Amino acid sequence: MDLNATSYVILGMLGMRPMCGYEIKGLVDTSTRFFWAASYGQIYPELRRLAAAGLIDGERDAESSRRRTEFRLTPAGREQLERWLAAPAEVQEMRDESLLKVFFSGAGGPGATRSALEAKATRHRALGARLRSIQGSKGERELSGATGATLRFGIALNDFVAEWCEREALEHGAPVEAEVG
Amino acid sequence: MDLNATSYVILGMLGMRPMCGYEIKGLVDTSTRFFWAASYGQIYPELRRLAAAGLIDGERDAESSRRRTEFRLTPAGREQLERWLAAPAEVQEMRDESLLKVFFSGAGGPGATRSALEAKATRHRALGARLRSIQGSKGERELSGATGATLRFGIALNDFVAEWCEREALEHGAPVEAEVG
DNA sequence: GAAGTCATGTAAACGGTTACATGATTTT
DNA sequence: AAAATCATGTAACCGTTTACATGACTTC
Repeated sequence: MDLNATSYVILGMLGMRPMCGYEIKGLVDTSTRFFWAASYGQIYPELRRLAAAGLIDGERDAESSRRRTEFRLTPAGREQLERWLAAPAEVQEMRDESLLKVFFSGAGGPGATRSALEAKATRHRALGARLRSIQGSKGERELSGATGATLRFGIALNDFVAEWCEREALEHGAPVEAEVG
Repeated sequence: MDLNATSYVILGMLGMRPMCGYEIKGLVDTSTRFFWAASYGQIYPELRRLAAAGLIDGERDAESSRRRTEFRLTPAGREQLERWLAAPAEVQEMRDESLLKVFFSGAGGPGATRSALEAKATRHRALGARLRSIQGSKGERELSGATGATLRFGIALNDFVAEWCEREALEHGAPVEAEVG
């Protein structure tokens, strides 16, 4: 069975603690989702595949009043996860429409480049704020170690990009009124 | 006809100057490809769609000794491009496997987090070098204006990420020998 | 004349999102 | 009683990549 990076998101989450699919989705949405998203349409089928391959093991949670299947890593699954961690990363992709607009802004009217840079700065300010709010909602334990470092990275990165765009915007003429106000 | 961001990559490139599909691909590969890639499998069919919609106009290049179709923006196409530029960006996605490994590195042995951070730093150093070499290969005209700013942005961003990872790595214990090399 | 580049194109596969469906439980 | 949340799942669709096919022209 061949695993892709999304499979490892699931293995990685289950490496932290046993969880059901719904919990995985929730955790992804407040953590990896900013650099590796995952939808239900991927998670549930993938949980089955991983279970069929013996990398995870799911059982009906008797504790819960709800019908839920809690999955946990098998030793084989943990081994796979560790091997993936040690191997070099392959995928590195971006789809950044706001940067695309900066790139092509020469085709716009005067001030288009500046407007595009300011718009991009605004986006990253907002994303930074969102990450800070996530940071505020997490406990001390979650903010320590590697996962906490990743969150701090996201915040630092968005701050950097916002500042870069703001600085650069200053060197690209006055914005057109309609695009500013 | 509904256009997606990739359609605008093509419109945007043709907004700079008339080109054939092969040239668009070449330009993409040394510019937007780092934040918006495009393959032949998209470009050629999309050129037909855009031509059918009257946004671009292609004609057999008689100048060239080769069989090539040079496309140019129509007034309608330029208008579409300008409207897209003025509208807020929508897509902002990332698939960063190296950061995923940092995030899950707690599941690895001691030093795994540091190794993951160092590996990520190395990647971004390499990417920065590649962008600098692209910068060196471009003419002065291409490096001025918005497209040049985008390239400088890429370089600054990769430098920032590499430095952040290197700094952070120092705070995550000694790396395991086998993982360092 | 071989290798490399220019140039156009397509089919199959893949990864992923969206939207929908269902229903139980919990909170207001 | 209504609304929100928990929980699982699937089918259709979409954008994109990969791999392949073809052939002319150019450079070594």
